[in-house]
Amino acid sequence: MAQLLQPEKGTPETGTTDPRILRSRRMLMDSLGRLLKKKEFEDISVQEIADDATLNRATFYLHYPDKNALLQAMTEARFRDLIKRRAITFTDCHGALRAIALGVCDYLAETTGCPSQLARMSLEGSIIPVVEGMFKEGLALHGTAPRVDTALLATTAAWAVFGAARRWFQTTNRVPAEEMAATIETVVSPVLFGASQQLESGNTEAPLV
Amino acid sequence: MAQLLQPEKGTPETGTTDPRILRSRRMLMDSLGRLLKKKEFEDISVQEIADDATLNRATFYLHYPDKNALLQAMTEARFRDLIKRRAITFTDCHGALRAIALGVCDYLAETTGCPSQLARMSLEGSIIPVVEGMFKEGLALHGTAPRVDTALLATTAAWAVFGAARRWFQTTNRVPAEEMAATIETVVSPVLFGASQQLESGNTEAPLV
DNA sequence: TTCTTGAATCGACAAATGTCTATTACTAAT
DNA sequence: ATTAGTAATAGACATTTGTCGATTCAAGAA
Repeated sequence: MAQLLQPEKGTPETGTTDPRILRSRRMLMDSLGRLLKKKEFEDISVQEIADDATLNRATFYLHYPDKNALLQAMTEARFRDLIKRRAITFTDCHGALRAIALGVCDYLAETTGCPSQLARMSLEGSIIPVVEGMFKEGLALHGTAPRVDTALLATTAAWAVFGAARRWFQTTNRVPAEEMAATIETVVSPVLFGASQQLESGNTEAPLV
Repeated sequence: MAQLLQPEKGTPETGTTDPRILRSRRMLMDSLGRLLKKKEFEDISVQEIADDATLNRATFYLHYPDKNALLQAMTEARFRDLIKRRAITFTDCHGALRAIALGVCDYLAETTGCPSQLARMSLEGSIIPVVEGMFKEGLALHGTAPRVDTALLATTAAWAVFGAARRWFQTTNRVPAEEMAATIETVVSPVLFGASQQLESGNTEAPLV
């Protein structure tokens, strides 16, 4: 048992094997998810979360520095799970970009739609890094001599995709997520794949959001 | 005196004329700015801010729902001020994009460099909308038939620019801001101006970050 | 000037936060 | 089975938070 409980303050280590730690964190995330269906995030206290999780309040602080860190962790875990379920292949880069965009749209629509809060959250901090990592992976496989630093492209594209998806989500009378994903692809793809070949995968109709 | 004090909860109305309100808000922002040079944001209490501003703590809550809202407001005000000082002309669109990118880089470097905090903040929520508004203005002047919704392009580009600038700022051994701004321009410009004419303004050397 | 409106102050309050120090319970290895 | 290490619990603590009602003060209009 040589586990540091909080190796990086505020960013709980996921590489733990101790079942007690996994269990506590899972229960805390689940409880927050449950409570978010009933109340606004701001109206939920750490005590409530701990109670719902049948854990002591001090245990909460053993894992997360505050409420926001838990929300962050929960969001990241859920998003990771969603994109893992739909295994995204990088055989077709444009298709991968569209699939990722769709994933972000779907995630926003499905999880933050509960009572309609957490739109103003620092979701940015949890789902953007995941998207960024996927782009980085994709660009590495692509293996073309990059115009600029690959990591910068990945970051930029990730923020662009998230910003666009977020805007779509906050819109009333949303267009279908698939359509939005296609639009995002056409707008963002030149960032990732130079400004050379776009419109290769058959979406020639002008996408108007 | 018919001023609603908080027309939108959490987003203090800027259209007030009452000198008392302006004065209080200015003093609170100034105090937060001062305190941020000494301590981390998390370690500053509302009481401290109010004391420094020689205002009652209750007065604080009359204007902002919490600390974060004040930080948000302060950030937005400062960034607005910075980009107003360097009047950005939209005669040359690519130049404008580069100038905006430079503005974001400079802002991050100059204001969040104090003791090095507020990097993890929801700055996103205050400076991205400003950038977005500038892009929207520029695209309106440009007046070309857009491939997609102009507002979406503005949002996407704003997030892309901010994300890239933020990454640059968090990097150790930063390249000069001007160089970064040029890189951001080449990466983001196809988002705004279709993927047709880039490299028109003489930056033909390959920018490597 | 006088009067009205509402911003700012003051004191007080319950609730929540974040941090301790034991103490207990359970995991993993010997 | 015993043991060492650490997660979880329990209770307590000083602070901070957000809100309230009552009061004072000042800006703008008559």
